[in-house]
Amino acid sequence: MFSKSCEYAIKAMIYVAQKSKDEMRVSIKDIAKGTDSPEHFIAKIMQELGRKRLVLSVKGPNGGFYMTDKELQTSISDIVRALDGDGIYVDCVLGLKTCSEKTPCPVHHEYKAIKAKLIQMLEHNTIGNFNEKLDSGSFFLKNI
Amino acid sequence: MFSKSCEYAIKAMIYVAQKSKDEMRVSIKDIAKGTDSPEHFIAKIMQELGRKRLVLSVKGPNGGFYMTDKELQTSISDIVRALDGDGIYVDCVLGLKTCSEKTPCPVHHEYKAIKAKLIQMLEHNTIGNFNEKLDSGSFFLKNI
DNA sequence: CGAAATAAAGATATTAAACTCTTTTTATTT
DNA sequence: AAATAAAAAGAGTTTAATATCTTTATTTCG
Repeated sequence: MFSKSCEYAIKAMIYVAQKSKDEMRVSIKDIAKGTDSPEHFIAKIMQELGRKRLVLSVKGPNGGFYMTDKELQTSISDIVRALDGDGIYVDCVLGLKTCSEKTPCPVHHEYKAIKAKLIQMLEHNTIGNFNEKLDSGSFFLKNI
Repeated sequence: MFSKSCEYAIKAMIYVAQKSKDEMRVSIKDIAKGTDSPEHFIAKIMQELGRKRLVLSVKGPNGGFYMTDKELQTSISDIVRALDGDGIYVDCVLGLKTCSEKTPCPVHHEYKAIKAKLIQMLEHNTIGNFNEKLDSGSFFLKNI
């Protein structure tokens, strides 16, 4: 469904949200270990997320990545769009270039309903929500 | 969602179904042109579909690919499994290795319902159905 | 200010997917 | 039987995604 970069990004965003409470910052090394991602690769991804303001960062000693309430409102959908573009939002599920409402592919209408639910899910689940869910203990990210 | 190979395969299967009526066979060249796919690449894919008996073929002059009623019952799901494996059926949508019913990721339960509908869609849509739908004129594959 | 810690940026390497080319096998037709 | 048409098989190339390495810029702290 999503690219590896995007999956890493989602995990990293959740991780930073969990760890950056109380103004703490999280280093690349920490993120890489905590999410079991390749360090230099996740560094690139965090850079991109930073550029797009989905996460904040400061350089230098005691620096790292962190979030404020604003960044905690980032949805999974925002992360997906930032890393993978809007393919899953606009492309035909069978890959037909000409598929549209007017010239639908054979599964267009049926998939439309499913896609709508998928998008809804990606949009209303925010990093902040996850924080709460994870704190409650009914959801897990262990050995991410 | 699906690999390029898989998308080509779905298109090709639909194309063969449409063209192989009345015991006619369809050549690789014909499939490639008809589905706007790279000829040598689709050849490989058809080979694989043939090996897995999702389509039939005969070599030699006047040979090509074709389907009987049995192959027309192939579902999109069958094609996806044949080409892309069962990733979309079993993998966590966020890519978490440890996500399961007992240790769900934060969107596990929510995605479960969506995934079920997706799988249902892929399973009940068969190549044969498409044939009928396309004949009826309410669905399209033009400029595939 | 100088040293150290950290992210940012840039460049390179590896791998897997996508795609192409060549040869072989099989069947058909004449 | 020979010629031909087609798929099957094998080998190779290209491209994009993934991953790593190196250098630079920024910030903090002694």
